[in-house]
Amino acid sequence: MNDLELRHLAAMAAVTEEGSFGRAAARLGYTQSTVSQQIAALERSVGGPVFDRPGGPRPVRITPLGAVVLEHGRELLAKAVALAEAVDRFQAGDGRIDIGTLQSVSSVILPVVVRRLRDEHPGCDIRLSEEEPEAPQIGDLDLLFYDGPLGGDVEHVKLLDDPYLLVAGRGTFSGRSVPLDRLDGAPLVAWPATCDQPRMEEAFTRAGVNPKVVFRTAGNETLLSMVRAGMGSAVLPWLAVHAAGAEHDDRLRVHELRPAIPPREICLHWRAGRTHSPLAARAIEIAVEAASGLAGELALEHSVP
Amino acid sequence: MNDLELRHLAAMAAVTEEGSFGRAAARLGYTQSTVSQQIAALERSVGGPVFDRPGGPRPVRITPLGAVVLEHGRELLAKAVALAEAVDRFQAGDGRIDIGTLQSVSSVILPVVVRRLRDEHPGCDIRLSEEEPEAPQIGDLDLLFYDGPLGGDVEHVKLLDDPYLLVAGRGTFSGRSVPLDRLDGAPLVAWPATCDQPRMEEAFTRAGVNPKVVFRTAGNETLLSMVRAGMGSAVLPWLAVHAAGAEHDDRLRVHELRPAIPPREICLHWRAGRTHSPLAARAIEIAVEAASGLAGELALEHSVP
DNA sequence: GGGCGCCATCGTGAAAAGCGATTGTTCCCG
DNA sequence: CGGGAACAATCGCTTTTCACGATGGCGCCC
Repeated sequence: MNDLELRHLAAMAAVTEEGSFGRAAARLGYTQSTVSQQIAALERSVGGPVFDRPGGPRPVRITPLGAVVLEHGRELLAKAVALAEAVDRFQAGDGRIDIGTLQSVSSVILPVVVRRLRDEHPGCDIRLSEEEPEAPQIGDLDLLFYDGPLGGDVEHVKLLDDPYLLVAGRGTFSGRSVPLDRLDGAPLVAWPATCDQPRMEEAFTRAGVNPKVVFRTAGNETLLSMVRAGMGSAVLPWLAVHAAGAEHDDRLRVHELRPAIPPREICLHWRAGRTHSPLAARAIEIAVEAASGLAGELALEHSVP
Repeated sequence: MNDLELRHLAAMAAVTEEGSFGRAAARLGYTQSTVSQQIAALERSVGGPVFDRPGGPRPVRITPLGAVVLEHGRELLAKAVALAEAVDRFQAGDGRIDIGTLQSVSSVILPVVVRRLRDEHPGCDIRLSEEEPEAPQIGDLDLLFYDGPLGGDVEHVKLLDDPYLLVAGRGTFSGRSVPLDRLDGAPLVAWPATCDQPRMEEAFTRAGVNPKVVFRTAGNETLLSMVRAGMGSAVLPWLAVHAAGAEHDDRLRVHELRPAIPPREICLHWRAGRTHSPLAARAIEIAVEAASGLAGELALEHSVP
């Protein structure tokens, strides 16, 4: 009794509307005999006739049983087209995407991704969430921006090598680049020891350089204000420097370090083996594009004397 | 893209719940390979994978596309079982039935039908409507009680021959039966000229008997009150006499007419060639039974001296 | 690394879907 | 009143689909 076929219900609806098996068949692209058999199959599965066939040119009429079937059948068909439409919308890029980020990561890339995603898919539902820096997790996120390796079963693309730069008060250091060991014992303001920060500081240690961290905060503006105030210098990734516009601040000077500290790697992560939604796939493309644009900008900026 | 099959959606739901193609197959009574092909067909029709298959013993997981499909798919499946349940209820006799009647017709039979129908099918929805006596029409009614032939494409069963009796004030006539011609010129109170009434009066005329109709009303109680008040006699069908309990009224006397006037025929009508709902079919059965019981009662009543 | 669990694929037989032709009804018009 | 028109049911027939069992490939875990 549950061998109900949407096709049969569609045929039934067409017959009801056309008043004739033949016209319904024409509308559906079937032959009359096919529709006849479809209705017969439907009648078998509901256990009784759904149409009265008066014979001759008079239109067929629905039976009481048919009315019951049709009433529910129409809803079923409506739900079926709703499903099809939802799938189409999804394939066209609408839908929901959950993106995770961390403070100070991708403050430049993520806005570009969001902007372009919203432009391309006005109906899409973008949710951003900021993860705890101590224990960044993919969880149910579709994508997660992060600047280091991530536990769990995760795949990623590297978006950008984000080199560390020295930001100091004007006049603190001279020259475009500063020898690394000039920072030994020097006062530094820095981020808390999350994300890439511990790895970066280990790089200092490995190089035998031990700066004196006199203040830690996650707030970039606070950090730069402290630098301006002479509290110390800061070693920040280019992305953070760039985002804060520190290069164009008269009271600050941005130096390279020599030798350079291994850059942090901005990566975009997702759970391994998961099929992406079109939206997520596009988001990755955009992020990669945007990052490569930034990489070009970065190269240009630091090759010109 | 619209070659969507409920079976495939059911398979998908089962796979989601079981986390495995094989277990889903076991639950549905299919083999694993069948479920695999069903999911493959579904994926073909929605244009993308609905499950990520991690391989090995890890459970399959739904993709974003799959989530969209499943969300709508579950609704579809729910609607499908709702349809099946509605059909079952209908076949069991629930549902709606529209019965038409006319004042003074079936005041005895119809209550029996309603009572027994409600007893047998507590969930059924019985609608009664009283038609205009001048132009009784089947319209959208399932069944129509009427005491004469009906225009349109209609079938019927005769429920009862309802003989006309003379109801007179006690002492007006003597004897069990009264010769018809005693009514020539006699004062009569009568129903309006609707339903069977014109045919009945023609029977008088054909017999050369011309009573004087001094009052017409459709109200049986009013009619009998007038008889009691001496306004005249009444020629009423047995059913009406019986329903009013006139036989047990001391101030009235019920006579037969000799020769008898052709009885009115109480019929139950329905549109020709229409399949009945189980409820309507049962209603007809009950009406026929009830009428045959009444016919027995009638015969008994009038054979005893 | 071998066994185990899992899904995909292949080949096969059975079921059905769909088609064209034909038959059987009913109505309508001449 | 009889022939034609309109319509649905039915009959073979072909093609597609369905479901199955067997096999193969892949990823875990002992």
